[in-house]
Amino acid sequence: MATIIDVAREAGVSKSTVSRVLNRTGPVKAETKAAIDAAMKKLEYSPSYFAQGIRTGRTHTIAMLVPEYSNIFYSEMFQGAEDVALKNGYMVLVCNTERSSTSELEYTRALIRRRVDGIIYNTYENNPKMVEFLKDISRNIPVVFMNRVFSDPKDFSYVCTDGFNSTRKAVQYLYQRGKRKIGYIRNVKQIDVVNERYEGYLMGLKECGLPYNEKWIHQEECRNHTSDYIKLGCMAGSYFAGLDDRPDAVLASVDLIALGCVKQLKECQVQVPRDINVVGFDNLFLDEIYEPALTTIGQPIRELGRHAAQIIISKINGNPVNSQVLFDGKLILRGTTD
Amino acid sequence: MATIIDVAREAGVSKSTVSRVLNRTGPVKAETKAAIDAAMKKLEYSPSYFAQGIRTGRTHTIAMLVPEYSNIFYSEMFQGAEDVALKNGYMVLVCNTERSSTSELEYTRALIRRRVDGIIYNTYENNPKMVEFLKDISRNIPVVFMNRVFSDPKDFSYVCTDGFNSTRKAVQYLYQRGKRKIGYIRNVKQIDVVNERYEGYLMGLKECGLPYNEKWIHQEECRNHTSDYIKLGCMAGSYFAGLDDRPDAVLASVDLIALGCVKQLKECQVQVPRDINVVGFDNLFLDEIYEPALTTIGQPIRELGRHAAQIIISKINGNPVNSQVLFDGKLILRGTTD
DNA sequence: TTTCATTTTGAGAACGTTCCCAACCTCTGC
DNA sequence: GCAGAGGTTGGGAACGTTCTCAAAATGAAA
Repeated sequence: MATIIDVAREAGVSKSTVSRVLNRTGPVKAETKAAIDAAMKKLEYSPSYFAQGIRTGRTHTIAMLVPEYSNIFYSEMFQGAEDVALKNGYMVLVCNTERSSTSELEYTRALIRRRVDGIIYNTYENNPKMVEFLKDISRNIPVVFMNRVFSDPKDFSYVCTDGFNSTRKAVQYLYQRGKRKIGYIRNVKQIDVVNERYEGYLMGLKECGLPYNEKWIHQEECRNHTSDYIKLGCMAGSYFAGLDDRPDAVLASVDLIALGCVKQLKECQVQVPRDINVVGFDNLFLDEIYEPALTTIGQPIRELGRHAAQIIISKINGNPVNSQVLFDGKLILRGTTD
Repeated sequence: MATIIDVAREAGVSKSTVSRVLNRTGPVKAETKAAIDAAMKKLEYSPSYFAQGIRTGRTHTIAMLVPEYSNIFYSEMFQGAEDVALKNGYMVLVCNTERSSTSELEYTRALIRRRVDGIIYNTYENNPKMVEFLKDISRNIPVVFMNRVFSDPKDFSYVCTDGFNSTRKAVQYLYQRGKRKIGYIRNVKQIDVVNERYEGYLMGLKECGLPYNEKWIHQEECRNHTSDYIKLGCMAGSYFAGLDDRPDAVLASVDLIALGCVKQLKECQVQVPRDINVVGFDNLFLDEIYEPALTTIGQPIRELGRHAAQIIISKINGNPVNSQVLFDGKLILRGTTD
């Protein structure tokens, strides 16, 4: 593999001059530049990533930690981020943190060792120790969080969908459509962003003057995996199907849960939407191909990814302020509501 | 960030000795090692990826080119590859090639510049020029292909599912179950591995003494995207539903097509499996949650990824022989066949 | 022609490692 | 006590860049 010295020799100049045309730093006579360009082409020269990195400290690589690859939610988000990243000359390295409880820390260390330029966290661990650790990290390298809010926003940059208000509004919509027995299904892991949706549900009930009824709420612990979400939805479906006094509408904290629920309700001969309306949250492409297609509160998933990348690139370029972006969720009406 | 020299100073030794304990190369007295370990810990030392790379030429990074992230097929494959890679101290960089027709080449160049240790190609471009390019690449850096076969196998390493024989057998199964009018749906892009499945279908017909009937075959161009596959399936569903003389069973070259087809058949009041049996190919996790669950020819997706990673790591470690691995597809009976 | 400013170029240090080679210790056996 | 062997350590070159600084070339003005 040709080095900058080979190119310099080929063009009959010094490596400094080659470096100058490479980085457009400092003036170079037109004909010299031409000779160097020719030499680079001839030798198929491409500068060593290492050698550049060791000098500049830049890798032009952004890492993105996600809890699960095969969750289409993250792959869509990733695409948004990558789109912006590539346009700015960065590559995105995805890392799956769900392998073990400590993998978030392990990955972070590995990424720092690789000197990535920035890290996008799509993770939910929120015990005080972890938050302290993250705060520490974000003092040293550019960091953006997704789908996560913090009690002290000024310390962090994040990008998120407003789960509270969009769920609140969805409840109001169902109320307007005549539903009076509105239930909820949720995974009760300590994920702030998902809890906020639940809070929005409660607020929605309150605003509509509807009573809180424990029977219509199905909640359970759930790992952050596609199949586990679906299973949780199925269990909720069975549960609701077996009730004497069923809810007439149910919101789920996540689309996959809603899909599992619909599947199970159908299997138990409970008609959707005739007997129960179901509303999800996320707007995965899956929702559309399901039978019936799922009504959901849509997150601008790709946009979330794009924004995260934008923020992190701006941070890499030296912008010191943390920014917090909150997107509106949009109710998308499909076949599971009437 | 602490360097090896800081550690050496802290421990009162030379950088050579630190390097020795770092890489377990050469003997070091136990107490010296202890002092160095302590110093490394104290200074939170982590060796610079660049500096190591510039000396050793190794990045401990494997790249994987996929045509589409959000296709769960690839994310599952990726997980298999990453699993093996991580265990061997490698990270996997995914790259989406579907952005433009030339992105495969562009990415390859970018990856070479990054000095990745190896590339896993999940791509289908098979014009002679591209094949020549790939052959050239694979002479210079370790390369493995997935879901792709070559006419001259000795030049390449690849990992693939045997689409020909598994489809053949699926046809035989349908025949045994009494089906006599077996159709096929396919995307007709020049993808060898998908064409092989079709060839297997034809061979299956022949072996069962069934006639080839053009009417029962729906084929169309299709981009390599989840939603396009589904759309193609839907169109096929409409087509078959509208036929006077319908097939009694249909195989699809890809699960997503099969799913779209089932969806559309149901919408046209054609019952699955009562009126038409449907068989897919891949075994995505989606198949199971669909209503009815999809019968399919299962690829060992994760295993494919694992094997690809294994092969490439062995190549990185100096193994010069190309290996070709062909997995059997397994017919998985679910709700769309009776 | 000389002087001075400006443009263009090159020499060489630095980045943080690895690795070769030589030097230094510490034994053992005589 | 000494030679020699073997274990242990350090010095310094090398990897391929970037970047500072100074030198050389050019050109304009006096």
